[in-house]
Amino acid sequence: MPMNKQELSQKDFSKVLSFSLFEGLSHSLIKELLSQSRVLTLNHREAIYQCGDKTDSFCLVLDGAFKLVRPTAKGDDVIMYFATAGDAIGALLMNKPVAEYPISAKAMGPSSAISIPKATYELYWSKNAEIQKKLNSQLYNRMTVLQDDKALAKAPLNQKIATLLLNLLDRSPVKDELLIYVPLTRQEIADSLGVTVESVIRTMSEWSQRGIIQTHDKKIEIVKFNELVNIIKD
Amino acid sequence: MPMNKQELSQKDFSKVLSFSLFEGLSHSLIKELLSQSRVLTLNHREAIYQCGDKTDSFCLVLDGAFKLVRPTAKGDDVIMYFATAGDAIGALLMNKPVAEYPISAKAMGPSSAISIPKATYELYWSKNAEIQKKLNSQLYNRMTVLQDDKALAKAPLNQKIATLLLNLLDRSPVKDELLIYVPLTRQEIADSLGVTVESVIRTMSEWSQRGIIQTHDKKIEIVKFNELVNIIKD
DNA sequence: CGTAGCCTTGAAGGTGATCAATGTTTGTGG
DNA sequence: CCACAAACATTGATCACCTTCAAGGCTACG
Repeated sequence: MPMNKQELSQKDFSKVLSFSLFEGLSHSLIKELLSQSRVLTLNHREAIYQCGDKTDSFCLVLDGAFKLVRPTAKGDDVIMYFATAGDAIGALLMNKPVAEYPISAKAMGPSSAISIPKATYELYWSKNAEIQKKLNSQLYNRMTVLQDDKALAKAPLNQKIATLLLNLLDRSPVKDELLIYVPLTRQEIADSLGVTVESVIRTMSEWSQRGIIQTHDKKIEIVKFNELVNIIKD
Repeated sequence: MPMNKQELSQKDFSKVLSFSLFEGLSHSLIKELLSQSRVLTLNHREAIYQCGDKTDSFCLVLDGAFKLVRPTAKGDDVIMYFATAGDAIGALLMNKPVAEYPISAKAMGPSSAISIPKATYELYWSKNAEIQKKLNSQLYNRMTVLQDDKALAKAPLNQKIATLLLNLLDRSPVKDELLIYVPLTRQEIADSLGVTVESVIRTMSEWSQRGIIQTHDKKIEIVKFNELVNIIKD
């Protein structure tokens, strides 16, 4: 695993300050929460955690994106969540005395994350109600995503895809562009929705032809926002 | 809404002590956490919370079961979770300054729950890292259920149903019987899996004929446990 | 230049949805 | 206690949507 480990730079730290996870917390507390942590830099498709890894650390996404993936019995992958800047990966597992990662976390394009040892969690995160509450909120949001997903179970494929794209667009850091900044393959969209690549391609090809979306270098641009909204509304 | 409100009895309190949410906490702390709370007794199909209700309280399930339901645009319901004894309902919403319930919680058979005012949450739950961690664990478990669900997206219907039944069986308080103690209609199974009633019935009727399951008074008994396991394994 | 990863297209087939009708059980009020 | 309604279960026929399988093309990169 050729990922690069670095101390936390000043620049990294100022980025961290903007995370909603640390909103309203004092700088000194944040420094404690990040003690002994390291910045990991990963290339496309490299994994921070593999399914089955011991949970002796957790991560905060600093830059780029990671897909949280669970392999199924049949060999195909299911993507549980796209983690982007500010998202915690595996933080909840720290409460368990000993455990293994139930998912793999793989970089989508060049990405970086802060790795925080379990010892730091036990020392500073575990005892602090404020940060536990923040973790709660983040978890709640992620749960909402899963629930929204479930609510779409009976919806036709085009509605599922449209919803996914608009949700990801919503989480983009750049608000004035209709560009999904996470590099997404059709396969990943399929794995996230629990459908086949071919079906995704058939739907999205049609959208491309109708000028609703455009793909450049794995980044999807929503050209006709309203068309997608209409598809969702049915 | 004819639900009955009562003070917390001694018997209720001792039941609460067995909840994993309060495991290892002192009696005095638990009393604080439950201050100003009331026991609600509900009949079949009565709701503790309706979608859109103000979040000025949350609940702990004391007895029976509740389905957490979200209505979809098309009019059909989606069941997000079956909450049983010890499960918190809406606890995470207490962190938000002001919000509305995104789901309805409806009793499945005669059930009871402890209603805890938001003020109590803010006074005793919010500041306490220990109970926040417990909430985290519970939330993590519920998230795991949703993820397991998602992993089954591509599985055939019979595997989905079998998995649901075995999961519910697993949560039964009585361990030596193969009886699902939550009264379940076929419609509810369908709503939980995001499929149609007819499909559920066709599958389960076949199982009944083959003697794999039996239904008495809305309670499902797993007669041939191994058969269901085989179906899941495919 | 060859491989790896991703995208595309077509044809065939199956699973579960839809629609419609009917039976069964439970509960309620006169 | 009966009549009626409401909730739940069942069955059949038809059909759409998505999967599956198979083949081939494109682009990046060592």
